[in-house]
Amino acid sequence: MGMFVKEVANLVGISVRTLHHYDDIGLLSPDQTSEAGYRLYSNENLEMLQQILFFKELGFPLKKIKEIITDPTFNKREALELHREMLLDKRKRLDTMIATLNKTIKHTKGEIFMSNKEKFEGFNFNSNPFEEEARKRYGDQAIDESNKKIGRMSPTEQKELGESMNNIYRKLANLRHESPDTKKSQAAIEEWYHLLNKMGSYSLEAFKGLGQLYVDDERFTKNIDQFGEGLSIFMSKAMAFYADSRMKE
Amino acid sequence: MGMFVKEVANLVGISVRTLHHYDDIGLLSPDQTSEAGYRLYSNENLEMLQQILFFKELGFPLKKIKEIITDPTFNKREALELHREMLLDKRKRLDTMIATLNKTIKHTKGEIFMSNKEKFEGFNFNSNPFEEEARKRYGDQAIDESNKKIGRMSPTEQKELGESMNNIYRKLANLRHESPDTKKSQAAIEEWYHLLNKMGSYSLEAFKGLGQLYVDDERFTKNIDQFGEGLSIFMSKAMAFYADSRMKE
DNA sequence: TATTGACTCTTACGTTACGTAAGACTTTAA
DNA sequence: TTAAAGTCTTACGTAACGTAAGAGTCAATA
Repeated sequence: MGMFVKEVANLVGISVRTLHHYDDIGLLSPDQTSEAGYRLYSNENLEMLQQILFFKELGFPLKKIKEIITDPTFNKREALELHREMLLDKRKRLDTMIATLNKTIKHTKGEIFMSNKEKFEGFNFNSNPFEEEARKRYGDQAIDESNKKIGRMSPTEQKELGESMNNIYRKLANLRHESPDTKKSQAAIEEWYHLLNKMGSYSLEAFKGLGQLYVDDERFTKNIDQFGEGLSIFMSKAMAFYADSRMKE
Repeated sequence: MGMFVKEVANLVGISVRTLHHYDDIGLLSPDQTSEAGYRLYSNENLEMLQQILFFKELGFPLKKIKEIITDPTFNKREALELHREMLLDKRKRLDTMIATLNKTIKHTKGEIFMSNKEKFEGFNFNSNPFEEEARKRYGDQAIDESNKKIGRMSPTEQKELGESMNNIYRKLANLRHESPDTKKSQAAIEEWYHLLNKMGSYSLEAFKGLGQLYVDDERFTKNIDQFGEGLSIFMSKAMAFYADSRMKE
């Protein structure tokens, strides 16, 4: 009982060397070995391998995978549910890419116009595929995620949008002594949300995290409070309220 | 006019280093450089970059990408069409993986049984993602594709199916003096087709290619003709007829 | 029973596609 | 004019294997 390396390799479509490698780094070592020292993979080994391959498909580095699956709190079922979410996300990105491709084909035919930004929709998934969803459950906090997004805006984009941003900042500054959950405040913060989504895609969660950053990270605090003292705190609250109320829908 | 490295990097979601690298290996060198030697990317450069990223998404190594796009016969539009096909294929695989995942979740709950083979459906895309579709247009012929599939059957699988295979071989050997397109012959060859699809997925095209191999490659010819002289030729014809008639449907 | 062919093992260097860091120059905003 | 941010080249580091060599195992065959 137990399968030899090549059988496993054939079954799952990977190389023998890969299995050796996984053994070498302690990611997946077979339960048993034969008399002659041949690796014998059990059914449990195979199921673990399946999990590993799911993680890999989603872009996790092997080191991280090892950390995750050897963590005593690792829950197999939970991981599978996460895999599903992430795979669905990946499919969305793929669909976006296909849409981009179709547009591009039309574009080469001269039928439509395409902005440079549009040409790369679907690729531009926020940096690492895994870093995105993974933080939610494994490691770190989701906060510096939004931090990064800000850092990735290009100078030209920043210029293009700088004006609009200033306008909204001023509008919010004028409201900052009201409560953050009035209709006016929420309408203004919604503008802010839409503006941000023009340059990167912000989930409501990320939006809320960003708001948190406004009070946690003084680089933001300083910047924002130039438009009026206490604006950062006000925005942070308004953003949280906006995100929470919309997430209930 | 022209974008700096970081602008491009931000736009498409890759690193500056990556762009440097592509320049180093001659995959994508900017049209212009500034006085100070800064790289300046034109719109055409961006479009080429888009193509490169499509190829990359599909698993092509950079070296191969370079070959392809510097080939004088390279046709941009044709490439885009190919990209679309391949992306659709990729989505299919992803869907298969998601289905596998759903099954696995049920399996962990004990609701259903799952064979080892089922556990890896979607991963087991036939070896290289790119080698598959790519051969159709770029390089080589599709023939040795089926060759590989045969080579990848594991010993145990071969044993399991060896008996059934022999039965079909014998059945076909008895028919080999009839015409390959009679109902009997076609029914037998259909059994053969279904049997093969138990162990790997054969498109009708690949099936036909395999049949061709039976007469082209003497390793096959010898083996098959053990069951009766001329069987390989007979099977080859029958397989071609079967594939052609079913492809018209 | 000897041999052959297909697997297996370990060891180890090679490769791809960048990451990361260092040191120096440029450009822009303050 | 000085700081901050961006850019350059050079170069070593890294992840995830690929590939090759030399040697032992195992089953089937001559």
